[in-house]
Amino acid sequence: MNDYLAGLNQAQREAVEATDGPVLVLAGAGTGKTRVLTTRFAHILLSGKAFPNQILTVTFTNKAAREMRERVAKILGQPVEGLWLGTFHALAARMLRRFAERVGLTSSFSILDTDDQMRLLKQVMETARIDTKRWPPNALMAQIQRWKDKGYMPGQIPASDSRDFAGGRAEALYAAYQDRLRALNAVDFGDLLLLMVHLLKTDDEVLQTYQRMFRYILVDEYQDTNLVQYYWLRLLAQARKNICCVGDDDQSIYSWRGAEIENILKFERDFPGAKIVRLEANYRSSSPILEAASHLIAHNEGRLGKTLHAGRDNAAGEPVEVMAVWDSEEEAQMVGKRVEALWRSGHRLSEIAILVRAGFQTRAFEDRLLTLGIPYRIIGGLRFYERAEIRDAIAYLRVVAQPADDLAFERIINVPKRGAGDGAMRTLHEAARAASLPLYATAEKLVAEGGFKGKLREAMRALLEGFGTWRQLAAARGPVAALEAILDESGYVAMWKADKSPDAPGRLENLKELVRALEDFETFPEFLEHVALVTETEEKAGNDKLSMMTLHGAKGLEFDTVFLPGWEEGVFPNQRALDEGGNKSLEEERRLAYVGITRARHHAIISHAANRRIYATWQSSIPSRFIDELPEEAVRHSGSALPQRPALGIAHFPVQARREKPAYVPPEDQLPTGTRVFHEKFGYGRVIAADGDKLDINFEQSGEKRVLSRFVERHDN
DNA sequence: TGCCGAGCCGTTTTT
DNA sequence: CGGCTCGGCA
Repeated sequence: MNDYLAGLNQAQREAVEATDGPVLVLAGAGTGKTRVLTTRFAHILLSGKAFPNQILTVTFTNKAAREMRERVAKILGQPVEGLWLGTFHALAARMLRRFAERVGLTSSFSILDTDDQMRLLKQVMETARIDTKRWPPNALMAQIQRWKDKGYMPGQIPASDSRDFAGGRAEALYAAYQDRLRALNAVDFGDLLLLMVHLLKTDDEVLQTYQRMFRYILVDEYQDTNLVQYYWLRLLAQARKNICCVGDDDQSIYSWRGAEIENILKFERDFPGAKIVRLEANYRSSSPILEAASHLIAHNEGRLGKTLHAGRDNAAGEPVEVMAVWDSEEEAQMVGKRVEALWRSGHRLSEIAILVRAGFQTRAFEDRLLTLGIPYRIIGGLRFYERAEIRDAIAYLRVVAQPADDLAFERIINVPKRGAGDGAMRTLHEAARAASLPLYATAEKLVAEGGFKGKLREAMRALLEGFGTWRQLAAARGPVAALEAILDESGYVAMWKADKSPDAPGRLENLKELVRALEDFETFPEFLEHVALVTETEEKAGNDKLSMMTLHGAKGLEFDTVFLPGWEEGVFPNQRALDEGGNKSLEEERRLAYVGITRARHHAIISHAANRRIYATWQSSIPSRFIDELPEEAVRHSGSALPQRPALGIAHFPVQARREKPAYVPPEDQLPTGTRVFHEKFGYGRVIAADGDKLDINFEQSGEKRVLSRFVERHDN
């Protein structure tokens, strides 16, 4: 009757229609998880069980939230207003703003970024006279975050929890850090959930408000929830128990940042009578890929157990390829070659991905793709709002919006250089403490009273005057005009214009982009909330590029062809994971391998090198144990470093396996001008002139170079 | 104060 | 190898 239910399979339909009571949907990779979630949302609305604002829908990333919003709108045929659909953090922030006074904040509290958090903690430690050489602040930060992930406020840390940091002072430092946050009317990411859980637990009115409001709760990626998120959900769901969590224990890869795979494993115990629905029909990948992934993941012990099978009719396909190469250089060459061949045969680059275990692995591929002239994009790395120039500009805005924002003021007081170094900052801090004033007000006072000398005083006077003007401008002509004036009059843009480093133009470009981004917002607070909670910017779609990213970054994505390089012991599974976390970590690495393979629709090409350069040194390596865990019948072996005789009983090819140099073709006596050639290092180019065995070549990627003719291959096409 | 060079260290990352 | 921090020096 309702066509939105039409295309669902039996299990999906079950998951959608079981609206009441607790439901756990175990959704294997590519089994239509998002579809179930969005259809379920629509189903609850269309069957009249709740209004849009009575459904709480939680995701981990803004991207997932955006996608769900769009898909729900599509099913309903119109966008819906007033949804409680967003990330854990965005939703918790929204709740916390409403009840902020009850935890000693005002509703306009700011959300600190990681930079600010670190600086604040460092200050706290310095005040407590902790030797920050011996006790690194980032270690304490990590500890505090772990505590927050578990829902511990200062004073609630169980004795069993390690706290030998700084001679047992970790908890006291945590408390001091929280005090500083409160004094600044600020929270960090962890607080959004921690404080909300605290409120829900201790304030019955708050609890009642939200329990009454949310008739239905939907949770995405449940295997990634940490304890505090779990408490938050449980408190909200307690009254009605209409909670539906969707997740895949086999794709739990974030334990190192607090995710508790236990949450999904014990769902039935937490919510007695829970209905469990397994989605096992995979609509993404070919059978060999599914077989390989299933066989691999079956080596894990702690799992609920599901078996993927092909849901498509035409799921036959190529076996998963395992390519053995001599070294990491050859690996990059081979992958480059394969990509090039695919590209030439009409395969879109945006349907190809190279997925690595760790960031450093991308470099070799980048070099190679650059040489070959293959466009690529690296996903991950610094996001827009994390770039220094963007943070600086935003810090100016924060000071405009809230002069008492010490962290923001401190960030930009000497950017561009105004002569405020360590000495001046110490003076400022001391004066601020003595007068119990924010830094900004203290600076005003010092300027007026002659506390700053000479050039510094002049610069400070100009800066503070500037802020006065910008504040008026913001009120009169809006944030965009204010930002433009700030960037210009503060000397910030001039600073980058004077900078002759190669990335300066890009930074100026980013600043322009920031002005454009600001245009979408009507008020400063709105924009600052966006900046704090949405760290990505909308991807400019369009050009056809290959994607390179870490396996973690690839979760939730899919491609026709996926390259999985570096499957060697020590790299993948990662040595540190092995050393530190034992079998638990090994299983998580295996899940990561599972995630990697299941990204591929048609082709998965795993590779491993016998020798790898890690930083400065060459190391010989053996193939990853995960390769042995693939089912032979779904795999095809290839590569230059294949074992000479697989039947010798040696599990892995010997390290001495020789690299077959690509057949050396002596060039014709003389290459005519205009001949297209290929050079290992410089890529493609055309001969401009020849002089004996020396050729002048105009390379497509690296410009004109003189090279020896024996290093180029003729490449007519 | 601010620049430069020596030395160190080196998973995975969202909000 | 390369990016970042810290300490010494101008």
